[in-house]
Amino acid sequence: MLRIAEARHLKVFFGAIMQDRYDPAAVEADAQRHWEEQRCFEAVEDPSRPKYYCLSMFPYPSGKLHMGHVRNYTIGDVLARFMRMNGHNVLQPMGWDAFGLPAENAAMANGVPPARWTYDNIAHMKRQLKALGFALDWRRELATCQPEYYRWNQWLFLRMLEAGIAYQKTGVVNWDPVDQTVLANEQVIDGRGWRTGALVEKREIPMYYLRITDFAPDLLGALGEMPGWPERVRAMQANWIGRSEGVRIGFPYELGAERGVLYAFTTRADTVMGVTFCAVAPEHPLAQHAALRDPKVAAFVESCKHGPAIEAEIATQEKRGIDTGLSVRHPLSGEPVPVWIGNYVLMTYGEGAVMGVPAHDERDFEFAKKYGLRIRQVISVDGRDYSTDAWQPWYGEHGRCVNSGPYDGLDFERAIAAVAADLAHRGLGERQTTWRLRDWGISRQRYWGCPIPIIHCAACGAVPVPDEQLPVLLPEDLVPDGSGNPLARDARFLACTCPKCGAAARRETDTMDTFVDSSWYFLRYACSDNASAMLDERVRYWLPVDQYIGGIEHAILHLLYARFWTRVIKRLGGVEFAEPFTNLFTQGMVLNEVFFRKPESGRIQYFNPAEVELRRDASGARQEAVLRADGLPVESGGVVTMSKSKNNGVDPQALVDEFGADTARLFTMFAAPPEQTLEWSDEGVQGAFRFLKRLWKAVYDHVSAGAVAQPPREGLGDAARALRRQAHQTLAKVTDDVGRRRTFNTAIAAVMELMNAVARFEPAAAGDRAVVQESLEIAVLCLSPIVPHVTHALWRELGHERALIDEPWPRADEAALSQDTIEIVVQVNGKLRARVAVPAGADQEAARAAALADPTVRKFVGDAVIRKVVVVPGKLVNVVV
RNA sequence: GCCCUCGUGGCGGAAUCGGUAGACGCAACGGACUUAAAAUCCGUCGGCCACAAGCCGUGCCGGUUCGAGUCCGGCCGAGGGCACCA
Repeated sequence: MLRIAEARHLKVFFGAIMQDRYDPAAVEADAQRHWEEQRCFEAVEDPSRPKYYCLSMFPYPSGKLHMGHVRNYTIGDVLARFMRMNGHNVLQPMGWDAFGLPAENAAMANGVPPARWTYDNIAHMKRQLKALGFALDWRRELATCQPEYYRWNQWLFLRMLEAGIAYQKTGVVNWDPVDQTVLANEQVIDGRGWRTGALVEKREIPMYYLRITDFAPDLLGALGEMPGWPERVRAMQANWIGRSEGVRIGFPYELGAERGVLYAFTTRADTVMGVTFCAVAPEHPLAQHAALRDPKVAAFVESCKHGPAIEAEIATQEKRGIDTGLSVRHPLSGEPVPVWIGNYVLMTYGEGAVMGVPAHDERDFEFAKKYGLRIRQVISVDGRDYSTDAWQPWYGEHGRCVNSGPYDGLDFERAIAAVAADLAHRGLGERQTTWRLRDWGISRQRYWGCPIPIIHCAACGAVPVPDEQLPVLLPEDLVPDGSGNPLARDARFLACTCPKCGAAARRETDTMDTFVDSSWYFLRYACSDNASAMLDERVRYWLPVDQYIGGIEHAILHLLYARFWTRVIKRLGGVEFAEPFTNLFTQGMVLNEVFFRKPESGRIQYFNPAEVELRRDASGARQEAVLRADGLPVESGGVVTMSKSKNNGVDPQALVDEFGADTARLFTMFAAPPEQTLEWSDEGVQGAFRFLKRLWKAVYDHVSAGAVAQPPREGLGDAARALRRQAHQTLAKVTDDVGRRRTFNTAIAAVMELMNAVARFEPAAAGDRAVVQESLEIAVLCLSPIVPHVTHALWRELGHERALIDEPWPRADEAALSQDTIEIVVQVNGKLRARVAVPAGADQEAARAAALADPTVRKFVGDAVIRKVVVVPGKLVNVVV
């Protein structure tokens, strides 16, 4: 302990006396320099220590960090630092989801190649991440637009082709006829191209698909064994995969000399005797066949191509149909059944055809009423009366079969079993499980993405690029102009020779969906420096990811694709596990209030909340909001997600510049539990900053009074013992809140309470200052994962030579937690009436006696007979009269 | 339409396994310091009541329990996901 005193003396000697003012800029630069010089966050494989792979979803390099990033990465950083202090070998990497459409849009706007824009953004955002002090291993940084990364997309794609997991078929895209280009769904606005305003067409082109549907049963089944994932996310994925059990039913037909069977999937095979028509999708072969015979049918099929592109609009568009004039035979009754084309029938689900049972399906009912088709009741429920006048909800319920010949009287389950058996006997159907999930089309007619490694040869067709020719390099100097994919006009890129026959050939210009890039990057962090293999043995050490943190908006696509790719790699022998993320944490979004004015004519004008002043009444309630510039009122549009369009964003950089990274980190962790939405509050930021200033001052005041040599000893006074107890209670609570509950807000609140107690405590006796020293050390250690810079500085000031980053997480001292007497509350008939002090070890009888002796309790009990006394040891007594 | 969350002071939120409702912070109000402002410090802060005592109070109605913000049933409201899925 003398060493501490000496060290302090030396510091004084060299003039490095503690600043009385908290200066975040200096403190943060110093701490970051230390971590950098000591290479604190470079993770090295070490089988002797438990590993902890802590991963936050990597950002798209859009230009600068937004508040959502700050929140996401702070949560990850708190966990990484906490686990590190708890003895884990922590890996926390970072990279860039660097391909994608925004780069092409920026390129068009500025005339700069997407590569240049992307790399500039990465450089800027990397500086911002460093300024926030995240404990990242930057040696493992990767960007998905680098050939060193995307070559393995191409390599694995070729393996998938070999394994039959990747395949080619025609797919429907949104086609802009003016720009001669394919549009992403979000580029189609009200059925028109976003740039040209031209009516968008649906066009069929050859595309590559990944057979994710092969993995659907496993992707769904495994959800039941993922306790580390939020229930909500698992429910959303299950919903998306959409398993549906039913029966495939065949309707035989003859078209001239050709005999065929029209198959339809149904979950209501019990209603099969109520079929009065069949409806097929406009793209169905039978519809195509009918269109050749009848120009009116052809016109109808053509009109369906111009339907809306957005799924929500498809769902609400009017049901339309046309009779093909063809008919099929009912597989069980043999009756003829007319075939219609319906714009509500999806080619991509089931068989692209439905059996029409108007009596018991609401859509079929509506369709039949519109086109005058027969409605035949075949299900009865509780003997209720059926009428074809209007649809009633019970028509769709399960019941017993009627008017169904051999099936009459059967309930839902039995009827389906009987129908399936009869169909199987005739070779016209069987039980079938259908999935909502479709195969993943990965072809994008875009420039800024990973080239699909295929060569088109006039003689040999589509030929895979040989492994030794990988990567297929994407030229980085092209500037798209909106009229199609610039790769398709780039002779250097296009020209190649066929690997099979050696003839001149043409390179595939489609690129991969950017979701491919993000489906395996978490594996690559383990070995991002390996130039000769996609993965190596280090993956075995680090993976799977112990904790994944990201936004709920990725609950379905990204997380499902990542689970799928991991399974593919497992099947191909690359990894041994199927689930990439053991624990998933979905953080809430960052919200802010929206302020606007709506002129009588013209567009709504949005004002940033920083330009708006809130006026309050004497009780503190909001009166009105006015614009600072002119003092006139503005309207509030409520509290919503921060966005550019609503002008309600807060720039993290401005926050860091004014208050420092620690204040930004503290506020985002304190304002709300991390899973819930976080409402922005400038006053709240001030409050966080104020707390750090108070923390600094508390340490300053303590240190200025001289060094404390000895640890807290026996013989402390009541007040000192109480403070010491609270310090250790706080430590225990923070350990649980951060380590188990992940409620950083309550952990911070507990430390605030401790600091309030320290401020109230007046050291008097000899050992008192040692208790203050210990309390401050506990506060600093507890806060260090959240505000690592200021605590780094304060730890030094408290006399420690070893840097805070290397300190182990402390354990609460059981002796400090013990107390002689405890307070228990006393209820009479469940209502709080008194508090009494009892010895800590008091038994139930003693607690009961103490409660009944209390004068207030006696007053409330009065002359009544005590019927029962409930005693909760150490907590509460309830007297029931 | 189906599925999933969530409703607690003026505000963000706390109450972890059914046991003290409102921790912590913000705002507001009163005071100290200051020529003044900022910063800082002290105090008040769910409602009724002059105070105390007491009563009421966690969206609404009911239930279970000695005891319900917490569990169960029904309703109302907000948010999110899926959505012509046969």
